[in-house]
Amino acid sequence: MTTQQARDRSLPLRERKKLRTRRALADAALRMFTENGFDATTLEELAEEAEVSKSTFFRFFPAKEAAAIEAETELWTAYLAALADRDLSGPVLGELHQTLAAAVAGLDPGWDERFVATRLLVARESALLRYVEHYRSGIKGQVVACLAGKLRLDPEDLRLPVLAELAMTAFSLAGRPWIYQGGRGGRKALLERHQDAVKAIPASLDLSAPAQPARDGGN
Amino acid sequence: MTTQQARDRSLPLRERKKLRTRRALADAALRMFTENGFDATTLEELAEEAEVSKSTFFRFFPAKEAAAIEAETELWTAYLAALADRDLSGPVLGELHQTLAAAVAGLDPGWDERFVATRLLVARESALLRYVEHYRSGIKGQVVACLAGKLRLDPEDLRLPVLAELAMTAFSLAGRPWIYQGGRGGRKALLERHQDAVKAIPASLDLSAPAQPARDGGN
DNA sequence: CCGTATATTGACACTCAGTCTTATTTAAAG
DNA sequence: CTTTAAATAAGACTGAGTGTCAATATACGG
Repeated sequence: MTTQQARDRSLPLRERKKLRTRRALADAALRMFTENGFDATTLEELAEEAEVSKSTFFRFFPAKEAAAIEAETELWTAYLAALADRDLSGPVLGELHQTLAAAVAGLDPGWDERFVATRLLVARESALLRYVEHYRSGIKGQVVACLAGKLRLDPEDLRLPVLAELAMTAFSLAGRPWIYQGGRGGRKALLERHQDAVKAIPASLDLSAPAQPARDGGN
Repeated sequence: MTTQQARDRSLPLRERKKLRTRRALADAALRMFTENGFDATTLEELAEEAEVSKSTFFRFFPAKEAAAIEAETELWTAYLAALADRDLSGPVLGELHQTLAAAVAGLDPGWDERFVATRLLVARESALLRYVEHYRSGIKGQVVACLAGKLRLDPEDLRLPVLAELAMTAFSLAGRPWIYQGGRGGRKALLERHQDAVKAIPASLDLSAPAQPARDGGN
C-alpha cells in the first residue's frame, strides 16, 4: 500500500523494521479513523493494531493526528526537496507551480489513493483539519525561508509569504473537487485542476462587484 | 481593560455578570500565559484566578486556547459584521481591505494594547498559533460564503477563497512588524502597514527570479 | 560464534484538558 | 414570597501525551 522500500536490501535491518512499523501505524490510522471515527479510536487500539505499544507510537509521530496524514506529509516533503534543488528563473509563482507539479509526479504510485482517503478523512474530522492547517503553515514558512535564500531577498519581504500562500492554496483548492470525485483521472487530472487554480489567481484580483448592487439583502 | 459595557444598566444583571466573568477569564488567561507560559498554567489555576470553576470556564470558551485570543476574536467578528452590512462596489480585494479597516476603526479603545499582547503571546506559544490558524481559517470560510451570496457567485468559485485568503494574510503580515514594535503609532500605523501589504499583493505576482542565477547553492 | 555496547521497545505511572452528571445557588417573573 | 429557569460548583471519568526504567533486540569487534 505504501512505499515498497521497506524490503530494500540497501537499508540496515533496523531501519527497514522502523519503516515497516511506521507504515503499519499510518495505514492503521487512516483505516481505523475512517471506519470508526477519529475520536472513537483510541491510541491504544491503534497501537495494538500495529502490534506496538503506545510509547512506540509517539516515537514515530508527535501526535495522534500525525499518523493519519502521511500522504499529505509525503507531498509537502517532496515539494520542499524539489524546491531546494531547483534553479529559479522567471515568474516565481509559475516556478512554485512547476515545482509542486514535479514533486507530485515523483511520488509513489499508490500515493493518489492514500491522498484521496486522507483528505476525505481530514474534511470530516475537525481535529485533523486543524492539524493539517498547522502543518501546512509550517511548510509555508520553510518555503518562504528557502525562497528568501535563493532570491537573496529580505525574509521579511511581504511578497514571499503571499506567493507561498498562493501556491499552496491553489493546490489545496484544486484538490477539493478532485477528491470528491474519488481522484478520478489520477494525478494527471489533479495537476490539470491545479493549473486552472493557478490561473484563477490573477483573475481573482480583477474580480469586481457591480457598481450598484440590487441591495435586497445579499447574504 | 476590556469593553466597559459590563456596568451597562441596559443589560440585565445576569448578562452583566456573564460579561464580567468572561472578561476576567480572558484577562487572566492573557496575563498568566504571558507570565508563566501556556503549558505551565493549568486550567484550574486560571479558573481560580477568575474565581470560577473549571466547568464554568468551558461554558464561556471551547478550549483553553480560546480564552487567550479574545482580542483576535473581537477583530474578526467585527470584520464579518462589517462585511455583512456592506454594499460592495468595485474591485473586491479593495472592498475587503476597506471593510477590515472600518472594522478595526470601530473596536474598543483598549483593543490595540490587548491585540499586541495577544499576538506576541501567540507567536511564542505554538499551541496558540495552531489554534489561531484554525480560527482564522473558519473566518475565511465565512467570508467566502458571505461574498458568494453578495456577488451571486458559485461558492465553489476558486477566486473567492483566494481573495479571502489574501485579505486576511495581508492584514496578519502587516501586523507582525507593528506588533514587534509594541504597536507603536497605534491602530493608525497598523492600517498604514495594512495598506502597504495590500499593495504588495499584485507586486508579488510580478516577482521574477533572474534568468540565470549564479547557482552557488542558494538556500 | 560470542560477548558487549547501543538502540529500541514495552510497561507503567503520572498530569492535565475536556466531558458529563448531579446538586446547589441565583436571577427573574408572577 | 414563591415559582421557575438558568447558571454554577463539585467531582468523577476518559484519553492524549510525557517521563522513567527495565527488558530486549541489534550491530559490531573480537
